[in-house]
Amino acid sequence: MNLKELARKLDLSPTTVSRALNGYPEVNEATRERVAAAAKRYNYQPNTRAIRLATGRAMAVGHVIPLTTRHEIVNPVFADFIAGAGEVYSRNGYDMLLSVVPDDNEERAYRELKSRGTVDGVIVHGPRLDDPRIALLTEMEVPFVVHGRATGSALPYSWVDVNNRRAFHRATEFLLDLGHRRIGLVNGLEFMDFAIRRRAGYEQALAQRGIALDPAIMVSEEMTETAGHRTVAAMLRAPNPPTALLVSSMIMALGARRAIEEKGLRLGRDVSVIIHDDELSYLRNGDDVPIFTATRSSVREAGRQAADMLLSLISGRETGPKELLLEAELIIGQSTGPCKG
Amino acid sequence: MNLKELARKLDLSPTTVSRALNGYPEVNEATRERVAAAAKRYNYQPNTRAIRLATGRAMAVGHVIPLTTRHEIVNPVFADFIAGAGEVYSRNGYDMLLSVVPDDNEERAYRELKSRGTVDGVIVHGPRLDDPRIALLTEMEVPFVVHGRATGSALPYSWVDVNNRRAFHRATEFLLDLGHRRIGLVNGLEFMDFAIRRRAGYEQALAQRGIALDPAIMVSEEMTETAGHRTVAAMLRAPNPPTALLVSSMIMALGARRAIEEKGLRLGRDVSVIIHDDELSYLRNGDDVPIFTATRSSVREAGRQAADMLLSLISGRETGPKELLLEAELIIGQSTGPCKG
DNA sequence: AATCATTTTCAAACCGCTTTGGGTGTTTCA
DNA sequence: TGAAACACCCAAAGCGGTTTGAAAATGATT
Repeated sequence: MNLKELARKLDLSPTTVSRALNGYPEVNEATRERVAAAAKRYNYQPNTRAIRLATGRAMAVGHVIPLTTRHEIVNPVFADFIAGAGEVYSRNGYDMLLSVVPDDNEERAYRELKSRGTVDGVIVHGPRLDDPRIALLTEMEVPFVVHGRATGSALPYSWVDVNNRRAFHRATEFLLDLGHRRIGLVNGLEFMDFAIRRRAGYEQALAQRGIALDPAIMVSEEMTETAGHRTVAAMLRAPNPPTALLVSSMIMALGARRAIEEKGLRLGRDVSVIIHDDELSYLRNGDDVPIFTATRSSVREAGRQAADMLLSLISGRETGPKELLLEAELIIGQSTGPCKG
Repeated sequence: MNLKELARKLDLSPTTVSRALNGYPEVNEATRERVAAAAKRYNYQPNTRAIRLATGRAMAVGHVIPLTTRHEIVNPVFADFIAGAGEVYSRNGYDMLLSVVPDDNEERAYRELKSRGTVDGVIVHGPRLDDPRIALLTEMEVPFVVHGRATGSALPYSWVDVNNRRAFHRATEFLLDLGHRRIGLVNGLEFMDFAIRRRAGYEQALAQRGIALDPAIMVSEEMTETAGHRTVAAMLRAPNPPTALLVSSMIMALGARRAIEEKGLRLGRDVSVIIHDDELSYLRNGDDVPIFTATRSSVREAGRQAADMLLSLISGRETGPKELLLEAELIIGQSTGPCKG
């Protein structure tokens, strides 16, 4: 059933039917209802392809997933972010388009998205230090929202991010208040923006209490279980091991915990650990009581917010770069305790 | 730059230009080259929206991600599958459309996809026992490929799956050959098809050696770290604990390992563990040497294969239901050893 | 009742491509 | 040499909607 057929059945012109369904004012309320009823009865669904061509809007937003060619890693956070964003899109009649693109090829991917008109806007994932995509998209005049921020970018742009600096600042203070003085940092690779900010928060908190940094207990690694295990095991083996750790992700923390327990130490008693918890659906921090003390911030919620922001940018209702800084909660779990000694 | 403009520049009709670019025979080779050159020079990109309307093809495939309303879990395997499928799509000029849909609402989502013509085909994720989506899509005449299989479905359909039964059969035999007689199964929830098959393989292998099943060491749970830990801890606490375990996922296995080590036992010596390894990019089974002995099968590769299959179904080149059963490798790691005792 | 404003509806153009059904100039062949 | 076959190209009609500009119907005003 298409518009013309529906119009014929109603003895109306396609024009009127179209207007009736799209809520234009210049149509009699009575006929509007008649049209709506018929549309429902015949289960009329307007053809998206035609709408797109006619209106020039794509009614779709793109997510370009960078595939780091070096590591071939898909960010584990990604699936949940998408789930959040997807809710918003489908509520607003938008489609979500995914392109998985090797990161040596991103510019072309973005340009094509624009010039073929497949999307109205883009979400930028995994911003890196001084990310070139921001300049690119700005120049192309594609509405976009960054999930995270890109330290060092000169241009203004829209973003949704967790306050990583403050989260780790607070977490560090929490450990300091428990009496810990030797606090290790197990961070992600620092070409990722969030890792830089987390370190900044950590360093600032230590500095404020006059504690010197010790590179021996600060690592920056891929965020895998093995890396977490390896680095923490090394720290614990070394002289003057940390009594507490800040760990950048749940997965790394599983490795960290393993290293701790292997050493015959007990989590929360001998070594305190605070993690950052993105609330990934398949990696919950405990079923009801949190296991790890954590700075918690739902990445799914971030997805929702970013999608919302992008849609409002696309609609033109709101203009100019918008920014949203989500605060992480500090959740007290069983992995932290006072420093003994 | 659109087709008409390009045609004008070349002093040709849009017809000829279109044909030249799309490789139709009725155009002089010389002019074809002239057109190609001009297209490149002016960076002409045909408008996707127009192509879609004109051809009636969507040049897009849909992935409907079920969001289990009960658990709100996004399958962790999903991101890597998408990465694999995405490669194939972009190589073939197809877009990948994602809709995240609460699983109480799936039918409507599929119907809309069809009637609005946004996609040419669909990949079905997370098939369940006797999954109703298979009948639905067959009836709607939408080309589709299932990732996995749906035990109990009467209709024929196309699928790509790992030979879960054989993988677990072989893994069980491997443990039996090492002398283990008390082998536990830590499985996913059995509304998921793969869990059913894995159990079947396990049971068959035991039966062939005349070993009776013991429900006390067979669990079926959500595939989380905590569940892995909880269930294995319980097994080890109970009288007559298993000397070996089959664990359905890497994440569960991390929990299982924790339970083992907590108990003061050593992985691979006191308790042998074989896992199923989907080769998730962010959860590698060891960096170079595998940590766990595993039945390994790349879910990213499955994504590539499923996408390939779907595209060939869509093109009509091949017809009828196609099936692809991928065999899992048995990778020997450090988590298995002979049964002592 | 005639005029004007307002509401309601419609025909036709348009979005940018593909595709059908010719046309024109060249070859081929009887 | 004329007819048939072929190679190459084009005008125009879709695809299924939206949107513009104008007409028809209705209502208000004088």
